This record gives sequence, structure tokens and C-alpha cells, in this order.
Amino acid sequence: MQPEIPDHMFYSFLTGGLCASSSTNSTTTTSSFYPFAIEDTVSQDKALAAQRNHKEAERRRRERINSHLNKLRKLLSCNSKTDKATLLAQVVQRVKELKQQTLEITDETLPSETDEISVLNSEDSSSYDDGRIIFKVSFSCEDRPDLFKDLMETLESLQMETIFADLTTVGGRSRNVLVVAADKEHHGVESVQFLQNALKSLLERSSKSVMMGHGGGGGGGGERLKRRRALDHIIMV
Amino acid sequence: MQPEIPDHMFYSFLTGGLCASSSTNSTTTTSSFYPFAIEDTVSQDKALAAQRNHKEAERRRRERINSHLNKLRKLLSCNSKTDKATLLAQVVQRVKELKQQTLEITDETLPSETDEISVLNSEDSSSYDDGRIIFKVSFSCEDRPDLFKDLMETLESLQMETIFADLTTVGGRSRNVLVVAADKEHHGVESVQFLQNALKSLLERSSKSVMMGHGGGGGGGGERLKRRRALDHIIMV
DNA sequence: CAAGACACGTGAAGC
DNA sequence: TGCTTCACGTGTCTT
Repeated sequence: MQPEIPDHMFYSFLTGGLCASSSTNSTTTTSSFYPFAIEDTVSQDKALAAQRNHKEAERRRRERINSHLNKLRKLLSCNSKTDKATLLAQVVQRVKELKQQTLEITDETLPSETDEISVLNSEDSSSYDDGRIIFKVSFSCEDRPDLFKDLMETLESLQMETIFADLTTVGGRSRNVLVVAADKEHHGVESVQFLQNALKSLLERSSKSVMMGHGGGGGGGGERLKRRRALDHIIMV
Repeated sequence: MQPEIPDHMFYSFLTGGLCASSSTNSTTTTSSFYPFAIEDTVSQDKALAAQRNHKEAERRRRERINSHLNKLRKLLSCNSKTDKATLLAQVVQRVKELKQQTLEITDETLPSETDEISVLNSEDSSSYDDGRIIFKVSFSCEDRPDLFKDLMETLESLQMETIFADLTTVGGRSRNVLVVAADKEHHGVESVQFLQNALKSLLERSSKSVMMGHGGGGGGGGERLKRRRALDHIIMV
């Protein structure tokens, strides 16, 4: 596998032979000036062995780096003849792209890092359900065991019927999109406020039960995807 | 900025001076053996200039590579003192992770590459809507202008009411998730078949109008995300 | 040959 | 001290 002394005799004769190395001159030639004295041959052997180690270590280092570069070549499915530099440029671009992509998709489909509530009166868009007012409710918050139960109780107490629920829980955060229907006899357009307040207290209850363990929540924002695994997504009708 | 002849006199005396280089021996020393003849000083200058160019080019190459490595260090937000090798190992891992992540998310939320239809009778899960049967319909297909209109007409002809629609169109592909309600007077559980057949003809109509332009569709499967931009996502109630 | 890319062995600097 | 990592200049092979 290894060439083992392929052409380095050229350099070795230089360092170990006539020419003195630029830095080792003050260490080996202290006790004796005779070029081929006994002490020198011993220390020469030691130095030679050291340099051989050094050389091989460096070779291993190069191999390690190049192996990773080859892995990257495969991951980007690019030719094995592509430059190291251009390969790395492509890697940089790819990482940027992937980061951006996951961020885009994430922001549109997964729970947001900050607590958010949105209640929309969707009567204007399409009013096929004449006797009822339809609201679209969506909010992101910290997940907790009784979140769904509390939510259902809240909606029931408001005499609202859940038509559709899209619940996504991942990484301890929960994103909930609901479509609820309210009777026009008991509710008007102003019920948006009721809903919002009810959800607000729901989220406050949530933050009370968790309190600490998740410090600020605002901070860095670059590595928010790291812990995310196996997303739990439920759609109910 | 540049050191400009910092310590290479050691090597230069070697290549241009006493010792003959291992490969250039047959080119420069053909006409004369006198070490300091005129022709030799000229060719020496030329060779020296060439080696200086070579040296600087190599330096630029190193800088290029290292600059990209530093970019990657920033992108992975890892310390500037991390090894080249371990950095690259981390990059490999990160790229793999990001690829996997986008793939996972994509498969759960975005249109699939192949045409698919799924119709579920969701009566078992929760039957709060006593007078009606609720179906969950989801399918992925090639996008086309009148897809939504045709879909609505189809559902109307089946006397089914759309309660919820989640339509995602991106990269020429469309993913549609619908919750439809059917009157129990006109429909039974077997209506799942009606729905499936209707959707099947809908997709066949679709593939007829597009036909070519997207060859197989099966193939590679590694770079399917490349063209995806600005996702068009509509939720209707 | 010139221009570019790569592997190599080496000295220096950090633990 | 030895071990590791880096930048450097070089030889060599490919366009």
C-alpha cells in the first residue's frame, strides 16, 4: 500500500548528511565537532526516527482531510476531478441553500420559537356555512400534557365547534391550527376578541406550568433545528 | 504584504546551484557544463522567475482553499481553532443532517414526486357531525391551471361539501388535502370508491394536458429539491 | 513552455 | 519533551 521510502532519500541526505538543518544546528552539535562521532550517530538516529514519525503523521493527516473531501464530493454528487477549492465553494453554497430551505419550510409549517396567536374571521372568503361564523385559529406555544384537553374545554365553554384541527408538536413546541364554527345566535364578529383572550390565558397557563428550563427563547436563532427529531403531526376532522 | 524572498534561498541554491534537480537535469544543462557560464545565468533567471510564479500561484491556491474553509467555519458557527480535518468531518455530518431534514419535512408537507391518491373515511376517529360522513382526501399530482376548478366541480357533482382545503403548489407539483362532508342520505361508506375514481380521472385528465416535458419522473431522487423556490401554500375554510 | 492542481517533506508553533 | 497542526516551497503530472 505505502510506497515506503519512494524518493525522500534526496531530502534525507540533505538533513542528515552534509548540510546542517536551519534549526537543529545548535542542538546536535554541542558536545563534538567531529561529523561522524559516536554521540552524533546516536542522536542522528533519534532525530531521523523523529522525522520519519513526523513525515508519516503528516501523511496520515493529509489522508484524513482528503477522505473527508471525497465524502463531500459524493454528497454533492460531483465529479471526483473537481478542484479542492471549487468543491469547497460548492459545499459552502450547498450548506447555505440547505439552511435557507429548512428555515423557509420550517417557518411555514412547524411551531415558531416564540409564542404567537392569530385568530381570523374567515367569513369573507367563502360563506357556504350560512348559519355559522367560521374562525381560523392558529397559535404556537410550549407543549404540555394537557394542552389539547384545555384547548377543547376552552372552545366548548365558548360554545364553539371544532371543524378541523391540525396539530403539530415537535421539539417541545406545539403549533395548532384550528377551524372552529360558532352559532350566529350566540356570537358575532366581535367574538374574535373572546377567542383571542381565551387563548392568551391558555398560553399563560402553559408558561406557568413550565416556567424555567427554557431561558430567553429569543437569542441566537441559528441552530434551532438541531434538536428537532421525528415530528409528531396530527390532523383531525 | 508578501514577505518576498523570505527563506527560499535555501531551496533556490539547491535547485539552481550545486545540486541538480531530479527532473530538470536534462533540460538546462545540455549545452554547457561550466556552472557559471552566460547561457546558464540567463536560463537560471528564467527558471527562477518561473519558480517564483509557481510559488505565488501555489500560495494563492492555498489562500483560496483556506478562505472557503473559514467560510464553512462561520456557517457551522464553530471555533476558528478547530482542525481542518474535524471541521470537514463536521461539514460532512451537517450536510447529511440537512439533506435528511429537508427530505423528512418535504415528504410530510410537500407534493410528492409521484402521483398519489388517498381517501380516508374518518368517521371512526370522532363523530361530532352526526348527519354527515366526513372524508379526508389527499393527493399529489402535476399542477395545471384548472386543477382546482375541476376538483371543485368534481366534488360538487358528487354532492360533497368542502369543509377544509389545504393546497400546496410548488415546483410544478400540487399537493391537496381536503376534508369533505357528504350527506348520509345520499352517501354511504362505499362512497370512498366514488371519490377515488373521480380523483383518478381528474389526475388522468391532468397528465393528458401536460403529457411531455417531464420525462420519467422516477429516476435519481437525490436532487429533487434543487428547483424548489417560493412555495405557494393556501389554506381555505 | 506555461498555467494549474496535487502530494510530499519540512520547519515552526501550540499543547 | 513529544505529539499535532499548519504554511510553505517544491517536484510532478495534467490541461
